[in-house]
Amino acid sequence: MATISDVAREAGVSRTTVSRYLNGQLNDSSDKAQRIARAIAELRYHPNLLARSLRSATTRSIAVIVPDLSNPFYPTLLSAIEARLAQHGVQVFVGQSGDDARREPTMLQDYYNRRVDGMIYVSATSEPDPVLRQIAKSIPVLMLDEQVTGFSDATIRVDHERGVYQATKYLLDLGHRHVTYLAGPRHLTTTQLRLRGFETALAERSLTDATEVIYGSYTMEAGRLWAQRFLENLERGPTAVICANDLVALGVHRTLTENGIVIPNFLSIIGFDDIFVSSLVSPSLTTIRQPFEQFGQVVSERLVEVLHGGTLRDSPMILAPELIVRESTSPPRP
Amino acid sequence: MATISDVAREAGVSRTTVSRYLNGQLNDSSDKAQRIARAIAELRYHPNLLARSLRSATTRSIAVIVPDLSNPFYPTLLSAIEARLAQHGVQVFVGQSGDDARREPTMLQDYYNRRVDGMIYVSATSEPDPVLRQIAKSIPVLMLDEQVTGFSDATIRVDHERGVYQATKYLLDLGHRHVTYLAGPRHLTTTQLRLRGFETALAERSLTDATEVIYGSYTMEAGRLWAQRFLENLERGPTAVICANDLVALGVHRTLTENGIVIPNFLSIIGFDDIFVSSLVSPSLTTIRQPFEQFGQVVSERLVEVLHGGTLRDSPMILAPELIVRESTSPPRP
DNA sequence: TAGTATTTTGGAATCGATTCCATAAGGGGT
DNA sequence: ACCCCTTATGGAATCGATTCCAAAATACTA
Repeated sequence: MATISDVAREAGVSRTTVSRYLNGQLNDSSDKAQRIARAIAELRYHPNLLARSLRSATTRSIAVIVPDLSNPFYPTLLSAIEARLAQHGVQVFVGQSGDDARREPTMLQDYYNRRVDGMIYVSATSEPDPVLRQIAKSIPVLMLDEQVTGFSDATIRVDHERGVYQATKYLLDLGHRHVTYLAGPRHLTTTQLRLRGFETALAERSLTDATEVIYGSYTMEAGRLWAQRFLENLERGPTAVICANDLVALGVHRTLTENGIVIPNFLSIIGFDDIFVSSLVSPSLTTIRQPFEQFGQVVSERLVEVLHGGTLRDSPMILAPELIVRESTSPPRP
Repeated sequence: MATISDVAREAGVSRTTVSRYLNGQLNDSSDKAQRIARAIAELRYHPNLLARSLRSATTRSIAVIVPDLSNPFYPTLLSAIEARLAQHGVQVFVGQSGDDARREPTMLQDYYNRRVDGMIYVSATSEPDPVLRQIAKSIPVLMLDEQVTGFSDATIRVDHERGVYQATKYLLDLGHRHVTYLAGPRHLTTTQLRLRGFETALAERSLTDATEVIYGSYTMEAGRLWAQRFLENLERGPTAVICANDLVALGVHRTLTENGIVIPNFLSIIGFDDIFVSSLVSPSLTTIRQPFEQFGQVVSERLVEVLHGGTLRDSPMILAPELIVRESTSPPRP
């Protein structure tokens, strides 16, 4: 493997000059530049990025930490982020915490030890960890979606509250009076924000009685479980359900369909995220869309900005959700 | 940021000794080990992995290159790979080529310049590139799914031919005689292998007449396009279609459903991959499953084996596909 | 044309670890 | 008590680039 010294020798200049050439600090038309270019081509030289990074203290790499890539929400996000950052020559480590908050500090530390220039972090908890706190002092750590206490400034998220508010209002306008909210894990800020949207919409119409909130997880299984119970006591059940996310909604959707319950006539369902699947099931899912593309774009731009020497603005960024009305919602059964 | 020298000074030993301690070459119960441990904790020392890697010529990182993360097939694969490798302390770069074969050599080179210990590469082409050839000489490059000419030994893939053979046979056994095969891009080996399975099954029954093969891409759009044409001449069309992958099948599925065609009564559909969505659409999709988990496991294990000093065995690995019969297939319309 | 300012250039130091090699210390055997 | 063998330890070299700084070359000004 040719090194910069080999190139320097071959071109009859010093390492320093070659380094300058590589970093565009050398007049390209100069005689030396020509010789260096020829030497590089001849020796098939490619710089060792480890060496470069060690000295220059910048790696042009970042880490993306998500709970679980098998939830389609995250690959969609990851795809948008990777595509954007690649345009800026930034490469991406990806890691899954397995939704286990205890593993996250170790992961953060490991990537930091590789000297990534920044991180994009979807936490499985809202509890801030000392490791995170420490790392965030020296590199930008953007948090997506879930807001970690004390880091709201670095958070980029959708307006969870508004999204659920809109969805709830939409159901109420259709005439629903008995609505269940299938929330995510109780301790997450996403859960709490979304819940607030639900409650606000109900409060506006003084309708807090015939509704209920059930905590669960962001999985299909959670939806299935609830649907099982719903089936046991059909007539007394709600006429609509708003789910923590699309996966939960799909769990409900599938279980009810398997049991011959007609959606939306008997039960209206609304999800959150608008993952790929949601438009494909039948009836297709009414849901609150998270603007993935915009996420990827905003996140990458803010990160690139910082990498180019800018500072992280100290304001949270809150994107607008959009209620996508499809086939899984209708006026309530009589 | 504390360095190894700081630890050495604090513990009153040399850098070398600290390094040995870090690499488990020091008696843990020794007096010095105790002092070093204390110094590390006190200074909150974490090794700079760039420096370590530069010297030791191993990074404990690999790159995964896929065409496109928005095709659910790849995140599923990536998830399995990342999870397994994380257990071995190996971290993962991920990159998308955007299905553009011209970008791949650059990507390969970029990751190589970071001195990844290996790569997992799903090529968008079967044409081998000189860059790939060069890199594969010094680090293991495992190819998944698509087989690059000259690299069959490093390929891990499902038995494409057998999968489609089984699916075709299944349709013929149901009584279908007019079957269309919606193939992927013509130049890919996956396409050709799968096609061979189709043709073998037909040939066995001397049924090559009333069937046809159409080349396209691995996208929903390709399925949609074909379905449009199918709709224009319903009665003359085939009674069953085997699709290049699930996305294509879903494109067909959706378009026909939107137009009131009943699946499977009027047209049977079979996909390939068994992505998450396929079990959720209605009617659910009969498909040829790729064993994702096994992929992740096998790939990671082979890679880890090499990283631990083993050599890449020189035999391709071919996994067994499984025909998952669901609701999108039935005997043909009369 | 001399003198100063600016740009080019390269030698040496540096980033932070591991590895090489020589030396010191400990352990057994006679 | 002596010698040999093994183990423990640290100083110096090394990985391959960038960056610092001083010297050389060039350009500019009066």
